[in-house]
Amino acid sequence: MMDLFGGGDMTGIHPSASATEINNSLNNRENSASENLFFVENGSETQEKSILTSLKSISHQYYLVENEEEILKLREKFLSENLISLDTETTSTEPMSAELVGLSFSTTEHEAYYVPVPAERSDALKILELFRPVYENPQILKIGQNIKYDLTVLANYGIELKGTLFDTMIAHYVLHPELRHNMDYLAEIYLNYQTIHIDELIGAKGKNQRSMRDLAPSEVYEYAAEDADITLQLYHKLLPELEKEGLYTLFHDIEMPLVPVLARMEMNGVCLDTDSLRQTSEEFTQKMQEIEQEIYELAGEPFNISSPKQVGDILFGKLKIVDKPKKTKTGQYVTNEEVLQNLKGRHAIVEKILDYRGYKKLLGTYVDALPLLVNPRTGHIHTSYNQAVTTTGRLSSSNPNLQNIPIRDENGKEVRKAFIPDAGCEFFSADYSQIELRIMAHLSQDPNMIEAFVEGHDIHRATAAKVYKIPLDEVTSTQRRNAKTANFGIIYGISAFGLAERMQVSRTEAKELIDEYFLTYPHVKEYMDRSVAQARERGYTETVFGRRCYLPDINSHNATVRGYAERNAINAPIQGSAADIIKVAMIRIDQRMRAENLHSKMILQVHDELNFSVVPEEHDRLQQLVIEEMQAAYQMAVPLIADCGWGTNWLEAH
DNA sequence: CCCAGCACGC
DNA sequence: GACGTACGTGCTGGGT
Repeated sequence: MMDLFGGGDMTGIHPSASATEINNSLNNRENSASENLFFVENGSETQEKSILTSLKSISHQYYLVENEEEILKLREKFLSENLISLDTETTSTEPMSAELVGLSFSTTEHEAYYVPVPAERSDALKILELFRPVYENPQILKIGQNIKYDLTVLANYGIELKGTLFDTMIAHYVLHPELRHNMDYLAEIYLNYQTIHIDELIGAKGKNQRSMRDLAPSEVYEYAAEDADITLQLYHKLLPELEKEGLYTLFHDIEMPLVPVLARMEMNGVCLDTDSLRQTSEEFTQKMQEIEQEIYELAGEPFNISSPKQVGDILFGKLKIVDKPKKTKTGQYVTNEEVLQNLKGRHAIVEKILDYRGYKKLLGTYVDALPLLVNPRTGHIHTSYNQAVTTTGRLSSSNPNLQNIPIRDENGKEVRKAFIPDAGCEFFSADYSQIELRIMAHLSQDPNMIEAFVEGHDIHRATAAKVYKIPLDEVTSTQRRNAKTANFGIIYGISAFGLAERMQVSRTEAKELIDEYFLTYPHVKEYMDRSVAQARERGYTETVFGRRCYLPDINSHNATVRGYAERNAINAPIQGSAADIIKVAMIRIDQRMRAENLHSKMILQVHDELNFSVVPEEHDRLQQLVIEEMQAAYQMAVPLIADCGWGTNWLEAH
């Protein structure tokens, strides 16, 4: 039909890549096969499957669409469809600083369109305005590969992507969380197709890599159109597979609705008190330099304290502060926190090295690094939440990682203090209380563990009372600490040795405690055995919402490898169910905040915790809403409790 | 450019 | 005798 578009086609131009796709490979485990052949596991053997097809060998109609008349015709065509695959070409892998270079679309397999977007923003907005009816039509299903990226870029041009979303990256993640999910890989395994590689267009990553903007549309359109086409083709493969595997509900009801929620959190970002961090930086740098000199003095020579190898050589080679130093598998001395803590009394240098490392870590990872990441346009820090990385269903956060901001260490608290609400707002933090143990109680249906939660007892104290057979109010702090360690160990599938190590008690004592633990919570033991047995039969575990975690090593003949898989079989359903539950809560909180027209913002998720920048007038309503939705997200045999706090910064509120 | 060692969070 | 509690991200050094 679309001959009038100039049949822009097969000029043998070399391909390019989209920022979206770079983003995907960053977000996922590293990249695969660019060979001509690929291999599939078949039992223990690998065998050749086939030669990959590519753009050159497959018939296709890809169009470069540049004038308004053609765009309007294209728009009418799209508006008559009930689904569309879309992609954006941009100048950056960071959606919050990316500028649009082009838009691609596909509604029919092997047919796709690329529309260049001018560099001048006002001109770009005119092009986008033409497509607004398509993007914002809620009746048209929007298909994309890592669609949160496109959603965010478009939002920064005033376009709201509406309608049901289908993200092929996340679809594959739900099907096979343990595999990679970048488009090149998916094209190979599902379509037997070799996509155009980005390096062929903009060059290998490094100093001379070009921007998508540096290329003429005629050089870009085939690459860009192919992305939209392949994404559409993947949709047609992945949708039936989700249905067949019984994973469509998890995908459709949880993962897809979460996408725009995460996008909004990322776009709002978090405000950072850079002035206080500048001060902290000066203090810490000063202290670190003093310690550095003292270390050289004690060592009798200068060396690089940031090098574990050199630290080991000084401590164990030169100063010989211990007889038989532990070594790593590479033959280097172990100098980690645990080892050094136990050697504190041997030599004054040890504590100083620990202090030096503390300052160095804080400065390098947080105090000096975070201010550089404040977006000059928004004045906020914008993390990326990754929805297709972990094997359990948790989110991860990167660029920067805001899920590992210090909280315990006294100096580290200065970093957390620097996370502040938006101007005029308050910081609100709500977190699930013992969600993983509650899930353990629910999944195991252990009457004693359920009782402890139903009665509202401190679970570690209650565990200690039962294990040590004493009244609740006679539990000592050591007993409670041991019970806490045991509770944690149970979730992770710990061994007697591991537990002994953690609690600093003999192996026999640890064994006794574990035995007593399982007598206290008999169903917990049964549940753990059942989890492992089920993983062995089916090859995977399941969360409360049916999320799978495949454990092929569960039948390994290697005891170590098998043990690892067995611990995973115990942990994955628990950690994964907690991840499912907070996702549900986030979706409902976001939905209600919008429905009730609140202006506060959800800004951070840290696995069992949600943080908000709250306008003062909404203080009470927001707290009520958040706690209510968190606690109601999933009904269990025990109450689901969320605690919360307020403050002028993250540290205070938590 | 990649890996090892280390350290921060839950 | 080795192994030794889950899941992540990021920094630095040191070898290639």
